[in-house]
Amino acid sequence: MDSPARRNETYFAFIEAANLLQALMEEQTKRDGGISYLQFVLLARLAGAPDGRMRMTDLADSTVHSRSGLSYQGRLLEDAGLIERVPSTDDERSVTAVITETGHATLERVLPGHVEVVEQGMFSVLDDSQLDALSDGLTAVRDRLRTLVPSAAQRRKKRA
Amino acid sequence: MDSPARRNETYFAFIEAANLLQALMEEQTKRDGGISYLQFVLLARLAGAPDGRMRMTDLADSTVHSRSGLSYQGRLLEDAGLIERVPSTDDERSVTAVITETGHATLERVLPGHVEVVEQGMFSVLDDSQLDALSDGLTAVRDRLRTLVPSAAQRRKKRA
DNA sequence: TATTGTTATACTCTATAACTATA
DNA sequence: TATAGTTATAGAGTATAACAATA
Repeated sequence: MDSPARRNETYFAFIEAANLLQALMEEQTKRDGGISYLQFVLLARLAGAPDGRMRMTDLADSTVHSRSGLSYQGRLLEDAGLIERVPSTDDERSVTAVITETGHATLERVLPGHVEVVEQGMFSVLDDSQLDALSDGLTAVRDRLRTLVPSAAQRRKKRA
Repeated sequence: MDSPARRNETYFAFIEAANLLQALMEEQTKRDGGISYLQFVLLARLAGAPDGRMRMTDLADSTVHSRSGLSYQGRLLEDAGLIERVPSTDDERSVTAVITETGHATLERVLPGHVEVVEQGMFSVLDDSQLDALSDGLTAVRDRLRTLVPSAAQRRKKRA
């Protein structure tokens, strides 16, 4: 196959695979934990941070969200008892999000099924060399895209 | 790197790359044509179909949407003059969407920049062998995911 | 009876701007 | 002055169910 057609096909496969995976994830996190995929990601990030806590802004920058969008999600997660928002000790302007016991429990209820979906949906059809190749390619593309899309923090700066 | 860590890294790279690419696409289609990425995809599908026409249901099934969601998008596109919706001749229950001259013009205004974004964001960092490997891997994953996610038509059947 | 499509409705999510408070 | 966060508000998108019309 010549290169332009190959690129076109690869692009479409990428977009469709991403949409399908997203749909699977939404279904799974909703079913196993009653939370959206985004909320699962936020919980997972908090759980992975030291002491299960992170500043709201850092949490926003690590996803693609505006701060108002994160405030909204933060309120939902807090109302559900999955996180708490407490004033930061070092900078009183800041709010620190902390994952609760309930949050940990929910995460642990969702995680096994999540791993299973990724395994079944992505990796079960790839052998080791394909996995390596896919990993290399996706990492290179992601790094490139990072240089093209400003982070939430950069977007704020730019507007100011 | 051992395999579980490799998989985890690959999964995250995939999700992040997809999110970043989506953000770039939304920005580009909005800027060049005043339409959302989904609307661009719908227009492109219509333009690629024989006579630039397709049944609403088939259009819905080729994306991930419910029919009500497509009705909504169809109305937006029709209000913008980019498509027309006409009764189907062979089956009077059906509605056929047809891309208009304005729709073609909009598509042609968006397409070059779109190709450019894909080229710059994805392919400029891959050599030929990486492209082949990425294509193979993504195609395999997409095909696998297709078997796991029911189409819009299947979802309708299941509920009935 | 089943299928196609639309619409009413309600819900989720997002972004902008205005605001408060602290650095 | 700049930064952190919230909130009001408005807009875009989605899904379900009820509906009308045709197969």
